[in-house]
Amino acid sequence: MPKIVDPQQRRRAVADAVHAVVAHYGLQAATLRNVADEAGLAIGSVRHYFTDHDELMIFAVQELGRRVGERVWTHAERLLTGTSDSREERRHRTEELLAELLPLDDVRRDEVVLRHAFAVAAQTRPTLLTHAEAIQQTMYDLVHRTLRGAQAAGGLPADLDVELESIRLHAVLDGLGLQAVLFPQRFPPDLLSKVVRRHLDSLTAAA
Amino acid sequence: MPKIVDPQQRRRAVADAVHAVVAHYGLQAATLRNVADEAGLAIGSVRHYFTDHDELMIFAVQELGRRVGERVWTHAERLLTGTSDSREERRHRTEELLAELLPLDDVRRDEVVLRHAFAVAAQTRPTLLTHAEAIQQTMYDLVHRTLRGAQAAGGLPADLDVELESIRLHAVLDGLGLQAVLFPQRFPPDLLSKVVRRHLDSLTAAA
DNA sequence: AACATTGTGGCATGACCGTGCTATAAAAGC
DNA sequence: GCTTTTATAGCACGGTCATGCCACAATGTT
Repeated sequence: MPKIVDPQQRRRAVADAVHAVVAHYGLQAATLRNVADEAGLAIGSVRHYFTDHDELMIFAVQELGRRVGERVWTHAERLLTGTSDSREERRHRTEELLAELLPLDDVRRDEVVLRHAFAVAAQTRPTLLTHAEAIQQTMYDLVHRTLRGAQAAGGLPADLDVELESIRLHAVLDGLGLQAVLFPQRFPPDLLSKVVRRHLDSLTAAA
Repeated sequence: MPKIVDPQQRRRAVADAVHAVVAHYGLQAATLRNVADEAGLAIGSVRHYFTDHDELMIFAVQELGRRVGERVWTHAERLLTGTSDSREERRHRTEELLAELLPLDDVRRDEVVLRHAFAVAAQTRPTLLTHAEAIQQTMYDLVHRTLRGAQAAGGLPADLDVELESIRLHAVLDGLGLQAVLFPQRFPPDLLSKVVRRHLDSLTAAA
């Protein structure tokens, strides 16, 4: 039954399958056969929407970036536009926003796993590098805008080097995520939140 | 010409080849053929020292951990045993010690790449998990002992939660390393050092 | 000198991979 | 109704992989 299919939707469904396979079995398992099985399609069907395996991988990375960005920016807008909130309210929303980048539930855990899998792969695969870079840029931008907004709202010292602090906070979130997906039992969600709160505290205190 | 070979040395030489291949071309390129070529041996020779591919990979991870640990602990002893140094001297040595975990030159860059490559692989390969965990533990221990020592020497506030701060600093170093190997041009060595100095400053200041 | 051990090299096999190519069927356009 | 397009499905090929198995050479042992 062809022709009742939205090609874009199909491509995204296949990207879903790629994400599932990579998150569960690793990037090396993201073969056309495994992806097709995961998507409930035949190899030929998958190949109808992607010219070759490389394009499939690139699209999967782009799609990952799109989803992370989408979810994160909707959260971000709520924080960055609301200007008449109390300090406690802002602080709480800031924590929630940054928590979007941590593996605090299954959805975010898979995203962290995928981010790191693609980031490592991009180191030796030029075709992926640009798109992996875009995801990191999205993360940095989120952190940067968050800190910039907090500074503008008076929640952070005026002489704080926001660019440097954004790099540092981004590193904390990324490094924490990597540890947490490797050793979930040693880094439970509340510990991750605690580390982030501690970091934010140190920012508000120091100059 | 057999029998004039030290098996342990040979195994380490092969592990060297694995490291070189993984650092340059990624983990998926660490096939017996590529590794044998890199080591200047025939496949059969490599197989004489490793029963199968899995054992080769496990040994390569162990060897990576051994080397990182070795280099790092020799640095660490110099810092942790010297007790009669000035505060500036201690601070400088602390920065140097933590810098061992950052990709500040080619040797350390390769180590960071390898750490992340194996860490990501371990997420979906149970046989590697234990050994990847050991490397992370080594890193954490180093950071922990460093902070503990600094606290004992009066360089850090006495009420500082050293365990929590070790996790946070470890995350900074790990996340920073990942960014730096992905985008070397955007994270030059002096920027990495600057971030670490900033982090240490914030530790000495805040309670 | 005879034998066992260790190191080196390679052949053959079965599995899996991406991909070129073809076949068939359902929908769309005429 | 006929052709064209789109979707699905699969076969077959060449390539690469780890690995089982064997051949052979150099050393050590007796």
